[in-house]
Amino acid sequence: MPPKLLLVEDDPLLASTLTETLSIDHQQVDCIGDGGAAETRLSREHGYDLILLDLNLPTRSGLDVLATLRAHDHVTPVLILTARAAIEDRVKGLDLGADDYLAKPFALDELEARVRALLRRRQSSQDDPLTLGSLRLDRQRQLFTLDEVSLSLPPREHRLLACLIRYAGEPVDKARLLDEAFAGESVGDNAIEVYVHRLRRRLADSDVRLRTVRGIGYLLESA
Amino acid sequence: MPPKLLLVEDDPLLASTLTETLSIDHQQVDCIGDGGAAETRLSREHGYDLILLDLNLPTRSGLDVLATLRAHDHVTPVLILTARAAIEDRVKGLDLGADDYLAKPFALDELEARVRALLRRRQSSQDDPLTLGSLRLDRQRQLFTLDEVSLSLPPREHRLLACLIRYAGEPVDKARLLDEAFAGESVGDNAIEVYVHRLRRRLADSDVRLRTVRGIGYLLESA
DNA sequence: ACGAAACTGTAAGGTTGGCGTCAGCTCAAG
DNA sequence: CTTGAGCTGACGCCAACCTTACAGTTTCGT
Repeated sequence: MPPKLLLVEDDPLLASTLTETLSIDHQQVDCIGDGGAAETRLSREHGYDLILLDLNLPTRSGLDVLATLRAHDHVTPVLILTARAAIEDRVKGLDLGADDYLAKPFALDELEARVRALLRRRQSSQDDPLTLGSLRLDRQRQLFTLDEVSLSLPPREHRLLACLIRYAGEPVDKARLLDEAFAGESVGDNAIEVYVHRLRRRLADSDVRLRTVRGIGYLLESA
Repeated sequence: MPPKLLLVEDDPLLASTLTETLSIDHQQVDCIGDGGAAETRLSREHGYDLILLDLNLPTRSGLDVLATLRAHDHVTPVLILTARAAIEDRVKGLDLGADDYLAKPFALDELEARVRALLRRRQSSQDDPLTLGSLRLDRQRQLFTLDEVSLSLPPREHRLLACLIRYAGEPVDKARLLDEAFAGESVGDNAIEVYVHRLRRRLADSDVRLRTVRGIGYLLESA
């Protein structure tokens, strides 16, 4: 499971440079150039492992975004990027719950180092199993258990379910599933429906439901 | 009580890097660069929760240190660090009672992950014989017993089963088996399947099953 | 030293199960 | 009612796995 980053940066040139650089180490980097849009995205999408946040943004400042994020109990690590050398911004940022701070201009090497450092912390939280109702994923062993009994799945179904439980409770659209669970592998659109069908049968008499959200995708929830 | 680590490593640069890295997560890291000194320290000081052991050391090799340790009934988990070339040393190390190994050069992230994993098992009994159902491995004597009667196995089958019972209940992938049980020795992919087959016959009417996890490997479980 | 027995690994053919497409169906939205 | 998205059972392909046979090698007793 590759780490997923969200880059919030309005300068297109810098954004593309960073995206390119970070993509070398990390599978997926989404980019948004607008504070309001970032808030919207983050309210719907809880799967990011790290947020790179510019402070000087259109519509909503980075500090606003961060404040909203923490107010909603998001714990995703945040690395602040800003041109303002102003020291009070840094203090404000850290007070608001940012995890690190980098002043522009910065060396790409240093950014990478800090990103790695923040992502490394992710692993400790990754030691804990993910659970939803009586379904449970031990991420070390890559092993599902349902009602305390081990549930062995074929590789594809396993990946799909792992992806769904990661975003437990929120809808995940098909394109994203294709992207994250089966990156690159030629998986037809219909194939996912078949996996879902097979998974539903396995989860039939448990307290976990795999609901379909028409026009969007699927969502895993507990009864 | 914070975990306490002993690092036995003679390269000063690597030693300081590791000490620094590990100190972030763990309160105390002691470091010793000499095999004989490490033995002395360990004979007096039984409080370590984990030992990181380089194999290539002055005065006494890491394997000697480990052997002495186990001969004195020390049960402290040991993580071996060794150059990738010395493959047969890893097997020796694991046979002598090491708990994991890591080949140099390694990523710091990976080291941290393994250290965490080993510390997590801290309380679970490490010295007692490993048992699963009516199958039991006496690690001192390297002897299996099944339903109280001793089960003598050919060397290869023994190593395979030992590796499987060590990860009892979780799937172990073929690559890992090849690596840990038969490191280096030219063992074709199909050979494992043959061993498994032979082991299954021996375990046929017991409460231990050797299940295959398609696309992954094998898993030992009790009925 | 010699032969027998046990161990080891490869080859070959049979079996299984995951995978993905299809065709026909259901069902919700407009 | 129409339409298109999603559901579902069936089918064939293929890779992974099982099983047996056999030949080369080591171990061990005599």
